[in-house]
This record gives sequence, C-alpha cells and structure tokens, in this order.
Amino acid sequence: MTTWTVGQVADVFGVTVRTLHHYDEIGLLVPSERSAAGYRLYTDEDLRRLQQIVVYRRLELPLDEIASLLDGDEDPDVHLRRQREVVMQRFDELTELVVAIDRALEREMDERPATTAELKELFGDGFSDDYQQEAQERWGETDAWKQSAARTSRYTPADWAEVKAEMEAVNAAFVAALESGEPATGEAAMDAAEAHRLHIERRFYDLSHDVHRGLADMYVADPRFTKTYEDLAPGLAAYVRDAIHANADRHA
Amino acid sequence: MTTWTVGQVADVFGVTVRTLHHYDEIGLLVPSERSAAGYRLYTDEDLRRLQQIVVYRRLELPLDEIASLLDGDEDPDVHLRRQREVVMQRFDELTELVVAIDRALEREMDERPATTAELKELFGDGFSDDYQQEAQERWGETDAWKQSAARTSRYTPADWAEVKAEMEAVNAAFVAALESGEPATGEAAMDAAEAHRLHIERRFYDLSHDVHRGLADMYVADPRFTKTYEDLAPGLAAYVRDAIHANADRHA
DNA sequence: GGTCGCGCCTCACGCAGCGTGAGGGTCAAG
DNA sequence: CTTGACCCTCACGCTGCGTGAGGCGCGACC
Repeated sequence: MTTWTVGQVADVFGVTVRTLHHYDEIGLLVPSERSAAGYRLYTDEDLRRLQQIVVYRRLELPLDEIASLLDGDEDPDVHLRRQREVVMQRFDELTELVVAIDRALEREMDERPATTAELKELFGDGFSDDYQQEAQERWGETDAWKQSAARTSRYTPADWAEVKAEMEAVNAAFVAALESGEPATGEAAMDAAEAHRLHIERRFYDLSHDVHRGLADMYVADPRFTKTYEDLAPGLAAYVRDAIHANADRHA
Repeated sequence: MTTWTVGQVADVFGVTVRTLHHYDEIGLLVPSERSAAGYRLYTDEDLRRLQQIVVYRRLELPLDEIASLLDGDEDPDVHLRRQREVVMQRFDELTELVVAIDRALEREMDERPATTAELKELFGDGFSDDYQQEAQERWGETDAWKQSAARTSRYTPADWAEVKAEMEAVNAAFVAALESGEPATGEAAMDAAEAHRLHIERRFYDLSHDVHRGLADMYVADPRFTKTYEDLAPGLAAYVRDAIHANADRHA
C-alpha cells in the first residue's frame, strides 16, 4: 500500500477530511490518484506537498499564496523572510495587547481611555473632532502622528488632565516672559520653549529642534493655533514662535 | 452639536463606516438617535460604548462576546483574564513560528521535516500510519503525546535516522544482555533499561520510572510491540519488561 | 450472501466580520 | 439651483473551512 485515503492522511497530518476536500476543490492539493470508486488516493509526493502546506499554514499564509509559493517559480526564501516580518509585527501587536489588557485589568475600566467628548470637556472647543479629523488628514501618514496616536489612545481622562496642566504651565511661562517685557530671545522665553518641546516629546511624539521650528511657524500661520495663543495674550503667538526659534538656535 | 454622524465617528475612532453599520445591524452599537432623514446620530454615551468596543476588538474578542460583556452582568475581569491567557498562548505559538521559520530559512527546505513515507522507509512497516493513528487515538489527549508530537513534527529525516540508531543501540544492549545469560535484574539489563528511558525522554516526552513501568507492561501486552522485540530475539519482550521494572526498583 | 458499521463520495448551506459596489436621498456651499 | 461630499438601504463576495444530508464502497462477521 503506497497510497493513502483522506482519513489516513487527515489523521497523520492533523487536519480534517473536509480540509483535504477543500484543498482538492481549490486545486491546492489534488490527489494524484483516484480509486475505481472515486476515493481520493494520496501518493508520497502528495504527502510531501501537504507537509509543505501544513507548515506554511502554521505561518498563517493564505492558501492562494501557499499555492503560488509551491507552484510558482518564486524564491521561497523571499516569502519566508516576508512572513517572518509579518509574524514579528504580530508579535509587537500582541505585546501591546498584553500591556493594554494589564492596564485594563489594573484600572478595571474605571480609568479608561478618554472619549472625544471628554477631551472636549477638558480642552474646550479647541479640541474639536473636526480639528482632529483635519490633523489626521494632514499628518496621518507621518510617523509623528502615528506615534502620537498610539500613545494618546491609551491616555485616561486623568492622563489628559495632567497633559492639560503641563500645557497650561508652559503657556503661563510664555505669558510671564512676554509680560515681563523680556524679548523672545531671552533666557526665560527660550526655557519656556524648551519646556514646550519636552512636553510634546514626553506626551506625544519625538520632536527635534528643527521640527520644533516648523511647528512654531505653524502656530503663526494657522489661525486656529494663533487664536489659542492670542486669546491668552496679544502677540503671544509670534512671541512663542520667536522663542522657539531662539531656543533652537541655542541648541544648534 | 452634541451628536456625531457615522463619518465623523469613523474617522475619530479609526473604524470604517461599514463597520458602524455592521455594529448597528447586529445590535452591538445602535446609535441612540436618528435624524429626520434617517442619518445615524451617535451621542456621547454611544461613543463611550464604541470606545469600549474598539478596545475589546483590539483584544480580538468576537463581537458577540463583546456584546455580552458590555450588556451582561458578567464580570469584565474574568473575560479580561481569560483573554490575557489566550493572547499569551498566541504569543507562544508565534514564538514557535518564528523558530520554525528560522529553521526553514536555515535549511531552505532541504532538510525538511520527514514525511510518513520517509519514516516508513526508515523504520519499516512497524511504523505504519495505522499504528500512528491508533496511537493518537489512545494517547492523543495526553500531555506526553502532545509533547512528543510537538517535538517530532520538527524532526528532519536526518534526526529520525539518529533516533533510529539510538533505538537500535538500546535494543542491541538488551539483546546482548539476554544472550549473555544475565538475568533481567542484572546490571547490564538495567542499564539498558535506563538508556531506553533516557532515549525516549530525550527524543519524545518526559518519562518517569513509574510511567516507564506502564510502557514496559504494554510491550508484553500489545502484540505489535511484542512482535518487534520477539523478532529481535525470542523472549526479549518479557526480558525488556522485567529489566525496566528492575531498573525502576533500583531508582525508587 | 446478507447486513452491519465505518469510511468514502458529492452537494450545499452556514459562519464571522466586514469590503465593496449599486442605486438613490440629503445637506451646506457657491 | 446645481454641485459634491455625505448619508441611506439592500445585497452579494470573501476566507477557510464546519456541518449535516443523502448515498455508495468495502471488509467483517454471521
């Protein structure tokens, strides 16, 4: 007996008969022989192919990719390496997941991530969803945005409250420097600028001094940012921009 | 504006509109309001629920479980802990996967895991798939079987050849002891028994001396095992059994 | 040679969790 | 009053099989 029936093959390889039927249907593994009665008969070669299929399935490759891998002229090496990357990525995701679950367990949903509504309560209408939407459109593809989104998605209302307090402290420092009559290139203003940069870096995303410059320019160029600062003190937007540039110069 | 439309909600929460429709269809998240034109309008409370859903989805919980979790009286803690275990298990699987991929890359499918056909070539008909089948039925649920299956599934033909050589060496030791006229309780026989146990432990599964006794009894009770030994030398099956028991006594 | 029981066959529908049109209203802006 | 971006409701498609239903094939035992 040098051929095997579905049941035998299924048992040995730990798959179901239906799975073998399916592989036959889609042409992934068509048994080389059939008995007079129409029984599928698998040869050694078929088994070798199935062996490969089973291995690739454990790698969670879709069946059509397995097919092209086994039939095609493509280098299995390439596929394997790609698959390795995919698995490693899943790995990272799972790591995050475990962390998320642990956090969820710790706080038992009491201090859960904040909703947009709560963010609005905290930050006022400056934090509108329309704005978030636009921000995503403008920055959605950048690493900074992704990093920021990844972090803030896990912030609780309490975290956000802290963030807000930090932001207000930085702004207050700017206002104080401005109202003391110190120029934007002065120590206090530059220190506030550096504090601003560190705040963002700590809470949202990596921020080099150069990128910080770009942000500063936007504070003046984009009326919504400008308004936030101008509401605090007239001329603050430009003052902040200049302070940030001066601070960047200082750290150049 | 204290309610949101599908598109707004979708953007902010990073899901698609279709997903929201789906959640509505299956009753997982039915928006509290509808506009005159039939637009779905999501309230703050709806968003809070969606927030929970999104979190649980990241945990890969099926939607119906999420529903019972959010609606039911069940303790979310229990679900979370269970989910954590599931994720950790996936973790282990992925670890194995990466190892498997690396091995596959190393040997580039050349020294791939052996097929049943190859095993038969190596071990003769004693290693029939029928037998494997039965073994799985008898032992399939035991840890030992699983452990063995997990290990052997990655054995290459070369590995199996080594296994076979080891087995033959052990058997030869038994035969030599038997033919030298030494009793089964003698040193040489007991040493062979211990070598037998260590061989299985190294290649297949953990094997205590007590479990080893059970195996020994089966060698006499099950005609196929008996045959394997009797073919080597008459009376060997019983001799092996006795030697194993003696060895187990020695290590008690 | 009947018939038991297991294994094989071919349909064919079902499942999750949406994706992806089709075909048609709605709403703010110009 | 039109345009264009949204919204609506069907409704079929996709993966990778699970799960019967209804019906032959085959070795064993009577």
